[in-house]
Order: sequence, then structure tokens, then C-alpha cells
Amino acid sequence: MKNAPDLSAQIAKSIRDAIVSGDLPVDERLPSEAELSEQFDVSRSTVREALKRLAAQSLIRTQRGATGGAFVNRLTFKDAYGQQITTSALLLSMNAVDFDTACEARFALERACGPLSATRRTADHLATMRAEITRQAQPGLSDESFCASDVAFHRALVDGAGNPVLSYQLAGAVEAIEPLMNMITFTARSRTHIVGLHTAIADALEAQNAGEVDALLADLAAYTVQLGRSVADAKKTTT
Amino acid sequence: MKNAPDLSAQIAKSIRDAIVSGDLPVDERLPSEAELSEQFDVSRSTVREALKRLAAQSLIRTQRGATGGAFVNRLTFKDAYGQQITTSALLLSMNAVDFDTACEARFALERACGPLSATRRTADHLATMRAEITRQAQPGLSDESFCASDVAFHRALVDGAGNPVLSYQLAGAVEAIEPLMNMITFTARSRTHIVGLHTAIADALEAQNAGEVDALLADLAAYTVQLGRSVADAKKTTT
DNA sequence: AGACATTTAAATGTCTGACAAATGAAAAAT
DNA sequence: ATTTTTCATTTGTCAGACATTTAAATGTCT
Repeated sequence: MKNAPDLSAQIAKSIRDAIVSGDLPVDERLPSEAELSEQFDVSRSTVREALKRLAAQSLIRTQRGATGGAFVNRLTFKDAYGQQITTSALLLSMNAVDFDTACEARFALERACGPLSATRRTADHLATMRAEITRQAQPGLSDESFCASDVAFHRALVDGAGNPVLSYQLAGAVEAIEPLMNMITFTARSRTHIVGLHTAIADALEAQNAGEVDALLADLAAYTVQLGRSVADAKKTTT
Repeated sequence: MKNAPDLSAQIAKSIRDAIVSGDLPVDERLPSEAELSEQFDVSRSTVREALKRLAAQSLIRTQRGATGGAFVNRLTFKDAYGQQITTSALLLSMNAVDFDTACEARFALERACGPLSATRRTADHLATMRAEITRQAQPGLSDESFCASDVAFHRALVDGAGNPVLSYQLAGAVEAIEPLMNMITFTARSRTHIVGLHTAIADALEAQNAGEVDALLADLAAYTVQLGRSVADAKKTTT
């Protein structure tokens, strides 16, 4: 049972450990590829493959030219969002996570933000939510656009908590579920119901009524699960 | 202002899109490196760098030999945990997220799991929590070990919710904060207090008393924030 | 025919050497 | 002093070679 990972994987791990441990601080320049290939006693191609692995994780950035090279990259929340969303979406699709489970996770996490958002949401957050509600009420809106607007509404709610760590953690849950939501056909009646709940949520947030926000989110969660169930049932009867 | 990403990055994106869209299903074999280099009209090295990028994201795995090649990898929750934890830890350390913010996020998310865990926790989860509580009460335990046990306790609580998506989302929040917690010196008195709360939480979970679990988690959150504050204050006076 | 050993083909892993392109700094020209 | 040119450094890309691994195909013996 040999477990000998590729040289490029070993080298990537070595450098990654140095970054994670703080040994290589942000914006520090790594040795050039030629120097690294000497240090690790491998060819330049192998070093390059290792560096590409790190670049794929946004751990380094590279720049050409005389003063160029590979630099330790400051991982931004924006970068992390992107990876988080891709990973979550793949997890859900590849592991056949059912709608109920994904929905439960999403609303559980979102309800964690509700009380904080009721306290700290700014006028800007409220404005975004009202704007999305207006869009959602427009007739002739495609299901995809309705879903996208739904995501934007909930992101504003989460961002209202004013905690970037929470926003980051939730980005995956809220956005990754969009493909699953897209399988739902939103009838005019269900849209009206959802818009009503959204409006009530925005009102409660504006009134800083945390308890009301929580109760409304619970209602929305239950209604969404119910919608998902009806779609699953419809599919089952036709199949 | 030219924005021309590397060829290897373009090719990686092309293949990644095919995977995310489901065009390339799990366990599908990609064309060999030679074939890919023909298809994309680049050298084999460039293709290899693209493949290493995808491998770094656990999107593909490679195998040598006659029937080998690159295969679309099923992204497991375990793989995703690892990436999530690394990313979260780096986000916190590189962006100087303060203890209060990280702590708030962590407990907000954890409280989202509390009610679910009260309903669904198994005997196994309870046993794990009791075992960790016992460890935490041992005198002479290092602060690092106490922290590690604390993380294990909370993971069991979260896993008790029986929702893998929730467990995945929270892994980052709970584990990434460990380095920050490690800066705290746990006095005998504070350990006693925490062990007491943990015991009460385990009792409430066993009794399936969701409200009690939530209240206790709120207490624990407040106490932890207070501990962090005292450390920050101590540092401020000495500096 | 079946079991075992050998060969072979295909694929990734690694190395070498070369050239292209970008880029900032030093040198030269104005 | 300013602008232009040159130049050295570094990453990006390519081509070709060889090493290593692996399973299937082939051969050999019982």
C-alpha cells in the first residue's frame, strides 16, 4: 500500500503549509520558479504544476516580468464566496442531496441571521430588498429571473447582519440551492404568497422586530418545502 | 487594460464548466493529455497545468497506467470539509477578523442547529459529547487540548442535526475559529463554567428540550465573547 | 484448459532545453 | 531633467524525450 503523491502535490503542500502557518506572509514573494526547482531538486515543470495548484486555490497570484513572480495572495471574502458557491453547488448535485435537506439547511442558517439583521440592517439593505420585491411582483417574469431575485433578496437579508463571516458562510447555502429552486414552477398564486411574505419580512426588519422576522422566515421555510414537495409528487405521478 | 488569463487557466475553466454543468458526469474519463492538447491546440505541459488546477479543487483525480487518465471526481463531503476549513482559517487570519465577529458567526450558526439536534441527535452523538465533557474536566489538560475537545463537542452537536449540508457549512465556522480560541488562556474557573454549560446542553439535548438548548447556547456564546474580551483587554493594558 | 510468467501498449509523471512575452530598472540619448 | 532605448529577469508556452505505472494481451508450462 504505497501512498506516494506526485512531486508537484508534495511541493504544493509544502508551500501551502508555509502559507497557512503564516510562515509566508501576505504579499511575500516566493522564490522564482528556477530557484524553487533548485531548492526542491525537481524540474521547473514540476514546480510550475505545484504553483498552478496553489493558484487554483487563490493562495498565490503570479506576475510576469522582471520584478514579477509568485506572491502570497490575500484571500478576499469575494474569492472565498466564489469557491464556496462552486463547491456547494457541486456537493448538492453530485451527492443527490434532496430538496428538503438543502432547504432545511438554508433556512436554518438564514434564521440564524434574522435577529442580527433586524438589529443592524441599514437603509441600503432595506432598499435592496424592496427593489427585489418589486421585481418579483412583475407579471411575465421568468422562473429563472424570479429565483435570481429571490437569491438577491435573501442575500440582502443576510448581509444586513453586518457580519462578513456569516455572509460568507451563507453564500454557499443560499446560492447553491438556486439550481434546485429552478426546478420549481412558480405559479402566480405561489408568487403572490412569497412576495407577501417577503414584504412582511422587510417590514419586520424595518421595525427591528426580531421575533416577527424569525416567525416569518419559519413560515417561508415551511411554504418553500411544501412547494418542493408538490413538485416532487408531480414528478412521481407522471413517471 | 488587457485581461487575458493564462491558457492553462482558460482550459481549466472550460473543463470545470463542463463538470459543473453536468456535461461531464461523475467518473467520466477525460480525454488523455495528448488528445486534450490536440483538441485545445496547446502543448501537453499547458494541458497538464490546467489539469493540476482542477485536481487542486478535487474536481478530477488521475490514475497512471494503461487504463488510467483523468476522471471526474465525486466531490465528497469529506473533501469539501477540508477545503472549507482551510479557506475559512485563512480568511480569518488574513483579514484580521476580530474574535467577536468570528464568535458571533459561529454561535449564530450553531444555534441554528440546536433545535434540529434536539430532535434528531442519536445516542452516539450524546455519547461523544459526554466523552468530550469528561476529557474537558480532567485537570492538567493543556489549553490546546481543551480547545480541540471543545471543537469535537460542538461538532457532535452539529452532526446531531442529521443534515450533512449543515454539518459541512458549519465545519468551517467551528474549526476555523480554533486558532483564535487557542489564544485564550482557560483558567480552572472558566473551564468549570464551560464544562457546566456543556453538561447542561447535553442534558437538554437528551431531554429533547429545544428551547433549553437554545438558551444555553446563548449563555455559552455570551460567556465566550466575554472571555475573548478579557484577553483582548489584558493585551491592551500590557501593550 | 487453466495457471502462471512475460511482453507490450497506453497513459501519466518527470526532465531538459528552448523561445516568446511581459515588465521594471538601468543606461543612453535628447 | 526628461524621454527613449536597452537589457536582464521572470513567467508563459512549446517540443521532445525518457521513466514509471498499469492492465491487457501474449506466451509458456503443467
